[in-house]
Amino acid sequence: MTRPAASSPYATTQAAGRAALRRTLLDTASALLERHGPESLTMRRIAVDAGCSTSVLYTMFGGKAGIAEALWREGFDRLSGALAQAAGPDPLERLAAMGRAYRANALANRSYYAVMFQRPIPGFEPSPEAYEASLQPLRALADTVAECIRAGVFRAEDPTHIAGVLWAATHGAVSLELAGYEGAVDAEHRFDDLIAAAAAWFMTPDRHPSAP
Amino acid sequence: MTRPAASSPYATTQAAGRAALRRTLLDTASALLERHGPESLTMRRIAVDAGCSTSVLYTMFGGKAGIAEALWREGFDRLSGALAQAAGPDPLERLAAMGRAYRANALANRSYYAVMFQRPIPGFEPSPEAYEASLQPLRALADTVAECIRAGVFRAEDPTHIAGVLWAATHGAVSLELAGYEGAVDAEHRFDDLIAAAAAWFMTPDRHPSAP
DNA sequence: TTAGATGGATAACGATGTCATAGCATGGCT
DNA sequence: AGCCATGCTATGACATCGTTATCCATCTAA
Repeated sequence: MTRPAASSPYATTQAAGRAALRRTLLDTASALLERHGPESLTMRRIAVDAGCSTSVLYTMFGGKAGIAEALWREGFDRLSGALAQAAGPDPLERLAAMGRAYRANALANRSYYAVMFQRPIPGFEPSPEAYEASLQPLRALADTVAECIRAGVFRAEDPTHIAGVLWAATHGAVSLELAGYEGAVDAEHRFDDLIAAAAAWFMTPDRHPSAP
Repeated sequence: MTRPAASSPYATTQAAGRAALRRTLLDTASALLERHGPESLTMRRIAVDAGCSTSVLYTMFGGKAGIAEALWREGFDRLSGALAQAAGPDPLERLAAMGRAYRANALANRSYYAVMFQRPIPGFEPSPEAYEASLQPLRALADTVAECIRAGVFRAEDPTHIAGVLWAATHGAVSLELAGYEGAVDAEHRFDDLIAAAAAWFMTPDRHPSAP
């Protein structure tokens, strides 16, 4: 194999071209996913919309599972970005903003949320690396939790554990809301209550809010 | 149409036979679902395993979505049954037992849980009646919550709302556990903590547990 | 006993994921 | 300059899926 040095200008532009192609294909797949739902995410349809043949999809992504994984990562990237933009004057406010950002992101990217937490694409199981990358939002949450502990708002427990509980609360409320299992309750009210409950559970006694 | 009176012995036995057939087909579909996952739930495969043709499945269930809906209802029936068996000396203990039963049922029926809350079967959307039936577990939860309110353990809020929050908490923790988003946390610990947090949130001040 | 109907088996149709083959361009060598 | 090797892509085929049209057996009703 006469392969040039990895950092040669030639290899660089070639890699850039491939990355651009990949980006374009993912964009059309993403548009398909968001506009017509996971059902319409078909190899042939992606190829037609992108203006190429299905072979390209297989050489670039290895198959439909590869595309699903790429979209999966993109969904978690969007989630991480949404969480990173959450701001507030103190750690607890920031944590609350992250919760609201989680819900807003899920509602604004329903199809992505489905790819991430439901499994609408048959035969797709995230790879270990993708799974590892998906824990980034949890780490962001844990960092803010740690700040809350340092600020004396939360008890000194394992921040990752607390973040996991908060994530489970957020995810549960959002998941039920997206699935439509409303019962008679207001989804937003349920969300706010559950998040407040989970946060209050870890607060130090003097910070603990009195029940409304 | 020469259809006999609805209550004739002929019609009765015929209906019984049809019900038995339907039960058998659902059992094979259920076995397939639990043993080989939702991917293997194929019209042809069900027909082969049951020893019949695919036509029967279409005349009896109308299509794959019909089978999915039947399994969906069965999943919620199992959940309702598990919740109904939860017992305890007082309402709060009963509520805690229901939470544990929910998790145990989900872990013991992962494939059913997937059918209920993920959407692994393309083109299946629960009908309004099936959706209505799926709210039974929520009602059972709300009943026990109402008992807790009467017992003075919970504040006097809308029992359905409280039940919804508890359900979201339970579902969130179980959902993350089944999806494998563990991070570094122990799933059972996370579950217990979140349920305790959600329950404590609604307790009257004098019943409120001090943080451990 | 026979006409009619009911329901299940067979096979076909369109669509899907996947892959083998072949065409084609590009780049390097003589 | 001409020719070959190499990698990429388009085409078409294959297996499988959900679904349905057609045909045939069986069974009831007269």
